[in-house]
Amino acid sequence: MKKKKEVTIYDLAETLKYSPSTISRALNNHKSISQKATKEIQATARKMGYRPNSIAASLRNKKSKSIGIMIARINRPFVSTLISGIENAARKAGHNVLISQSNDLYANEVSNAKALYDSRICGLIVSLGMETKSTEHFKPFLEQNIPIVFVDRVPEDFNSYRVIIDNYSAGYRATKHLIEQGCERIAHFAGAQHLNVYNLRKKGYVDALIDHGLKVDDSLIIDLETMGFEEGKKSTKMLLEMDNPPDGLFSSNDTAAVSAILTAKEKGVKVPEEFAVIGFNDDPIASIVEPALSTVSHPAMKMGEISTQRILDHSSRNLDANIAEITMLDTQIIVRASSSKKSTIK
Amino acid sequence: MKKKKEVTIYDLAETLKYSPSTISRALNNHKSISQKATKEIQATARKMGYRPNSIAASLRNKKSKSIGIMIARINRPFVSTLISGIENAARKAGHNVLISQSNDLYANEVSNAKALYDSRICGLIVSLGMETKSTEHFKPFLEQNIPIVFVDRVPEDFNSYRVIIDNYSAGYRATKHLIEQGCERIAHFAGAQHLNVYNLRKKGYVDALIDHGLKVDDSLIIDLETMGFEEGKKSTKMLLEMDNPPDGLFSSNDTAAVSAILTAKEKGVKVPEEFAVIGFNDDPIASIVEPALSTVSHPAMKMGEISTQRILDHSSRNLDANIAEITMLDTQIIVRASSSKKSTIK
DNA sequence: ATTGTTAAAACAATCGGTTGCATAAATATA
DNA sequence: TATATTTATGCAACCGATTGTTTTAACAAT
Repeated sequence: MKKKKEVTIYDLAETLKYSPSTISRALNNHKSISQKATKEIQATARKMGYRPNSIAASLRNKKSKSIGIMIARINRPFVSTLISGIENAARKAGHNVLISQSNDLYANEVSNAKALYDSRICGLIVSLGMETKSTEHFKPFLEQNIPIVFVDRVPEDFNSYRVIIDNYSAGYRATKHLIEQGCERIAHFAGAQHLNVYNLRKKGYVDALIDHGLKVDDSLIIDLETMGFEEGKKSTKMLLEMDNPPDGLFSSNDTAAVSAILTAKEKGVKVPEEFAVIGFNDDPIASIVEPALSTVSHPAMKMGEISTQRILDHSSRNLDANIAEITMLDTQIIVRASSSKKSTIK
Repeated sequence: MKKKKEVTIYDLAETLKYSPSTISRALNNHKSISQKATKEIQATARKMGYRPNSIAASLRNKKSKSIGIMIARINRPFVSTLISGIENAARKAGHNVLISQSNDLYANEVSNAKALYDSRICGLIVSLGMETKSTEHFKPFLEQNIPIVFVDRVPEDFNSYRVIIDNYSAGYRATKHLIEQGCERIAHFAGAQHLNVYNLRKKGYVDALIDHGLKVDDSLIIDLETMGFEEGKKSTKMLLEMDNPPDGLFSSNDTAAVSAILTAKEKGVKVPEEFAVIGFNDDPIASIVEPALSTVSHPAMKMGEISTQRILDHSSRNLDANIAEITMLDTQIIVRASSSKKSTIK
């Protein structure tokens, strides 16, 4: 239980007969300290096992080198890859990453925001939860000029960095792809419509239908609450049991799309011949299901890296957190068997 | 760019004509402060938008309320679920979670350990990377009595908390299951053998064979480096092209197991009739592949929660970090179609 | 009125770095 | 030699909370 005494710059100062300020500067390679002293001090620091106390530095600097993350759930392929990208970029720049998940509960999002604020993070990366409609809890960050980067699920009305994909275009292209494969009655699994990602995908879907002379049938558009497996299954059954069932489906995520494929197969409906499916996200399950799921791929890792970069740039260039800067990244339609009615790809 | 002035306990002290110490104690509900003062101070703190600076508190207390995580890669189903469990438990206890990933590089693991140490985390949760053979870099934590919890991939020779599953038993039971299904020549995809998880699973596999009177054939045991998809594919081809091919496979992870199923099907080998497969982890792909993959499930979320609990208990009960305490959790054999030669489950 | 007891609040040191300014020493310039 | 300039280092305040040790005030007991 007895701890080894930690070595501080004061210990180094005493040992080396320098003042603490000189020690501090030498350790930070400050130019006003002589080569000789710097070398000597750093060598002794290493020898004595000195380790900087970044808490002390943070207090003095009124800013930590920690980037906060707020997401709904960590264990989702997209999210964990996003975090991975953030972590890689942050670590490379000598920053730490603090994570928090809301489990899709608004109350948690609010309290997590407070906890991260109290930790005096130097920047915040957020992907909104299902329940979030207000953004009040993010204001305190801006008041301290702490940059916020919204990723993927971003709010409509909040002036800050955004790193997103073009959901409208992706929805449009995914739907167009089905049309090009010969689908004429395309259903859509839409997510919660107050979330812009789902909202825009649906818009893209609708416009693609219209542009190609297809009718928009509201009974084919289903706003799934959670976009989960069971929900997808139930809705697929419902769709396929219609008098005039759809011959295609654009699902706003892969989980529901996969459940649709499996459900269709169970019911003896041929995918893609009778029911072509395209999903969204390119989760690992997409390439495993049979027929393999066509989908829209997100550059998740890159989105994480860019988000981190925004925060680092913000700090180093001393920018104003109230200025929005939007980065929109490309998505890719990945064509696999589940939608390939014409060509026999894969 | 101008920031709003932050409210500190000194501001509260001045406003309310109390000393900073009284403010501090009142905010922490210290009993030696009168009800009246406590109520008044807390109300004013709220009104003035006071937010505690946990960095300052950490400095003074010589300990932060942050739990550090070191893992190889975040975006793996098991790992992200583990982290999710850690985060939930930590947050509930008012702690933050700092993550770091090594990307399976030893050098990163070492530097991440330093970064977390410098952040004066109050505890560390580690799952070792592929390359890690030395544990020198963890010593500084113990010297400061900072508890380390090794999870899943644990070192052999390090005296600290461990939260693990019984890999030997799991390997044994998985293999036994295949034997009970009628397999007589069972192959094994083993991972890097210096990692105890893979090592023990293999031992369980070998012992199950022996106990059931089956021959252990070294040519059927393949130590895959990364346990990845391509690697699994290649090895499966090799196995199935043998003169005397195996009729079963126990893979130490699901990725390789799924690749084996797909490869077998490609080659026209019937799963499970001619080639029964069981994996490990119960990743989402396991239930999607066809036939669905039998596997061994890990209580990942729970492992995260327990690991966190160890750290919290350690701090609150002021224990000695040098004393090992092992928690071994149950695994479950999940029987699905890929191994069901006899019964027709699912 | 004196002393003892308790409750409530203040004092002041502390945690470990950082940094503007002052100072000292060394070198250059007149 | 005196003064200006440059280089290197030290001084001391500061960041914002926490806490052991007084101090003060209020009340009770003698």
